[in-house]
Amino acid sequence: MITMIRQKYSNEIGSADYGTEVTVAGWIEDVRKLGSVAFIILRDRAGTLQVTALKKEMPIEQFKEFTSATRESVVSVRGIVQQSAQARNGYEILPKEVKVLNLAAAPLPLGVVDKVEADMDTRLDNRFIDLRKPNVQAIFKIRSAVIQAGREYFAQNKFIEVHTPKIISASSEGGTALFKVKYFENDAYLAQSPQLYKQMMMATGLDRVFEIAWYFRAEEHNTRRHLNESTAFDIEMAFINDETDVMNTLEGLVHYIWKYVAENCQTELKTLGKEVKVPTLPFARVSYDDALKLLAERGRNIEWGGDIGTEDEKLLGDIMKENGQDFYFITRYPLAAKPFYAHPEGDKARAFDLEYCGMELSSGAQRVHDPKLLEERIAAKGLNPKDFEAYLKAFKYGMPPHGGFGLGIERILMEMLGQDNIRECILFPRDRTRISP
RNA sequence: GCCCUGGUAGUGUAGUGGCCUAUCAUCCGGCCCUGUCGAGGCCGGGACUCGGGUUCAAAUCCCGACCGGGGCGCCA
Repeated sequence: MITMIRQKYSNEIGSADYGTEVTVAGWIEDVRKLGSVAFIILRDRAGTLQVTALKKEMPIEQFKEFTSATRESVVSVRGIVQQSAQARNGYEILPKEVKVLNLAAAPLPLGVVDKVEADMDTRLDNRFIDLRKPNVQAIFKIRSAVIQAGREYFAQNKFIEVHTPKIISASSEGGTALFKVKYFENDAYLAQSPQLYKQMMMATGLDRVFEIAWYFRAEEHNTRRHLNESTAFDIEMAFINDETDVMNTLEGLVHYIWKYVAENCQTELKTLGKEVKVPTLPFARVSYDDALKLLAERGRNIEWGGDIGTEDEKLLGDIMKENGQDFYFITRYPLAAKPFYAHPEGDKARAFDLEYCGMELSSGAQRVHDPKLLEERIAAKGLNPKDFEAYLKAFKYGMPPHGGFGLGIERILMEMLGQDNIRECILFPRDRTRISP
């Protein structure tokens, strides 16, 4: 029985295979017919290869079926690998048997190798075809590597991977708008973050946890850097002195990820035409107060306590870049600007954001671990401590000092790979108007 | 939530009152071709988002709907 299942990807065939028989499979990217010879470009996830079909060397019916198959049809080819100076890979396949496994309809709603660009909307409507493009695939191969790197880093640093509920009962932390869902006879919400749960984990003795978390946020933003469904490395760690322990963990993670991608994703980076510069540690630390001073020097005066808006955030990014700092922390924000769980330090919070060239990648803090203070902070934010009973309970029977952060995965990819739209970095983006596919 | 902006073949575009029987490319179909690789040659195909209105005349101007793109706020 001769297999028609792929034995090798296009990049796994080399000089050792010359003269031998191999079965390859994939999508027909292009057919170049020259009468009694035809060159079929077959694409698999590793790249492309050329099948050279000679009319006189094949049953005529098979030759016809093969060379008239529509672009993007799925075929498998059993044939002899032959060295060829003319073929791009240095070899070509001379088919002995060809199976058209699935004929693609024509015309395609989106060309894979067409010489015209397609709008993002068209691409997303046909994402499964869009993802056949090597440069689009490269982003998701790198995404996989980023997550792999994160898991390795967390394992090395004694973090335990957890999964917290995504259906929650009530407004968790305030701030962002939540998606409401029906939960039998009650209303429930999709979690905006694992915040309260990962903190509760600190009372379990598991000490250090991380989650590859989903964030669901019902904000009606319409920008190139926001999604209504996004992912993040979300961590919490106990027995810390203050937020600098968390920052050290975060910059270590970022460094590890950048290094991992630089070392393991050369092929994909080349496909994208991008280079990843591994940052040096430690990252710069700029206090909120100093950030305001830096901005004031450039004529941007922000009242103390005020937000650093998008424009100013970018300007600060430029200033830091001039000093050779792509990555930097903004630390010690005004307390009022941070959520109730951020640990106070006078009128400031032991909280930080990690920025990359003016784009927020992460925010974190030391958390309040004293139940009395926590109740005060909840009340001070205009929230009702009664709504947080299950959460507060976890603080009353032995809660160590702790802190953590959330680091957006799409934001990482967007910045690392210089993508101008965050939708490039998630398979099926959810935004203000898109919920399908 | 506020603001700006767009909708022309499968895809991407040109066209901003009459010269539009709508441009170009790509794409699709047919035929020719034994070394293509942005293949080439010949022939053919396909579109003005929808509904009102203004006008002698609307792809073009106005109103509405629907569907997009983006900025701000907020954040990851």
